[in-house]
Amino acid sequence: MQLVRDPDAATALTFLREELTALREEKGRLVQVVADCAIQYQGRARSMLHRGERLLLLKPDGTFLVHTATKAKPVNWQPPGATFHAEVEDDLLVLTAYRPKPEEIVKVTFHAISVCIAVPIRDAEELSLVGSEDDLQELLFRHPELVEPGFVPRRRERDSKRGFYDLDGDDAEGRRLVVEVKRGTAGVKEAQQLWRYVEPLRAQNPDGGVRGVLIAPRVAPKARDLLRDHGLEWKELDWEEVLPKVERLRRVGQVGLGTFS
Amino acid sequence: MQLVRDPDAATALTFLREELTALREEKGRLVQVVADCAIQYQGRARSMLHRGERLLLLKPDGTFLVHTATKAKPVNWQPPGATFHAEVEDDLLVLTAYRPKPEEIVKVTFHAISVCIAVPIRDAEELSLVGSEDDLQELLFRHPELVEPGFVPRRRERDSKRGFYDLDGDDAEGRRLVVEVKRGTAGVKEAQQLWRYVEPLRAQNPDGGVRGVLIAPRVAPKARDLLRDHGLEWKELDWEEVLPKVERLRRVGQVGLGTFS
DNA sequence: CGTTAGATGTCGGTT
DNA sequence: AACCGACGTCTAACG
Repeated sequence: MQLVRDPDAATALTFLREELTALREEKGRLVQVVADCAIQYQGRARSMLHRGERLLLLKPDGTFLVHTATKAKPVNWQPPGATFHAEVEDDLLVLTAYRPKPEEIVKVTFHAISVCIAVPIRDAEELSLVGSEDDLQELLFRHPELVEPGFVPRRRERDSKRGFYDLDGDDAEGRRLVVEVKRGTAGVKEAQQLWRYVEPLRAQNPDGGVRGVLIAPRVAPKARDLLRDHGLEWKELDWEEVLPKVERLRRVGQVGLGTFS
Repeated sequence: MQLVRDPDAATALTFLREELTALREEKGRLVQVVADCAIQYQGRARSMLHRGERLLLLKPDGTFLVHTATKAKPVNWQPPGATFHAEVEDDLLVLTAYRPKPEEIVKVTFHAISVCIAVPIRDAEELSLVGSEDDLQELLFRHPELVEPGFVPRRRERDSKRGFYDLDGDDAEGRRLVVEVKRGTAGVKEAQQLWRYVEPLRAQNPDGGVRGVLIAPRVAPKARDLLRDHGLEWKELDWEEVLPKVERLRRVGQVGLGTFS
């Protein structure tokens, strides 16, 4: 672990140059800088942040993050793929993170640096997550009675002219039934999404009585209005109740995820 | 600045307890922990992350972030509003970040801690950004000829039955014209959004010939199909060319944002 | 507080 | 590379 406290511009430059080289060579490594700095961004938009103290994170994959004392999202950033460059301009240390496509640049001008830290962080593990929409889709595919009795699913995630729909099959009376699944509250947007899939099917097959069902733990009032207007249906389903079934389907890294204290 | 290297569980517990108290009292403060740890999450979904080294960030507003050596997004997190709690369980230090609504918990079990750091970061500045959709909307409101010659905008961001639309006015021939503005490529979703606004207006006013135009730097092929099908229009507009005008409208913190090296 | 829509969204999958 | 949709999205604005 490398650590420098209150370095001047020259010292910090040396530190950064060394660590940036190390970053490029070693994957599991992380550079943290706490500093009083000003930040400019130019790319898809443009921004300016006047002097203040922030935490900067530089990752070996070219990720750059600037965090303040509040909020979950960084105030400035660069996604993976950026290249870092450090130099001294007018006695001030300047760090740039450049991303070629789309062409974007974040430029940090340092006024005072509290601390620079570089640490190796080795991590071979991948996050395993249960409860995504894909899990719910699979659950409904395997337990179609949760959609409605007699539902026979045919396909999952098929490309249609206007996008993808989650589930596609036939109801008890042989009518085509398109299902849109949402893990959270479904709003107008989601209702519209279902309509987008059903509309062309009905146009194609005017006598077929194509049905569309939106399944979510909650469907917002305006979404219901839209569904009604277009002859679509919805069903509220509490995933909490069905999640245990999902977990039985796909064990999370062989480790149960029961309630923990 | 507080710093502890390679603390044992008891030392780290003391450090964390002290710093968590300080966090609650002092707004501009940040705690960083680099550690080998396992992480469980339970809430809207559930996740499990096996032992590995990560960087943890604890912010005074109750934000919690867990970063690995790659990616811009934290592998686990808690948005502002969480409360932290540290204790020792079975000789292992455990940190929890609890969020009441929705009820979610992130639980970190430490196996080895490389370093704990707590720093004050004072930052009174706010980010000023140019190039948001709102900026573009304002630009078109003030320069309606960019939409089309003869366009007279009436309102911005009005609530309609089915949501908000960006601009609303009359074209050269007195027909109602609804404009949807996008800062990036417009896809099917955005085309559908425009249709959502125009559809009820046309139903309300069948003879009015209500027009809808989607304005974006680029409109995807499928989006064009949908627009054509519904008698809607689009116009591709390069914001790069018009951004200078936006900046003239709203100076970014009184500081020009010209191209910088 | 719920609802809505934007975001420099980021990210992963598929054509 | 472009396109598309999910995300534990987060976040601000508004009723």
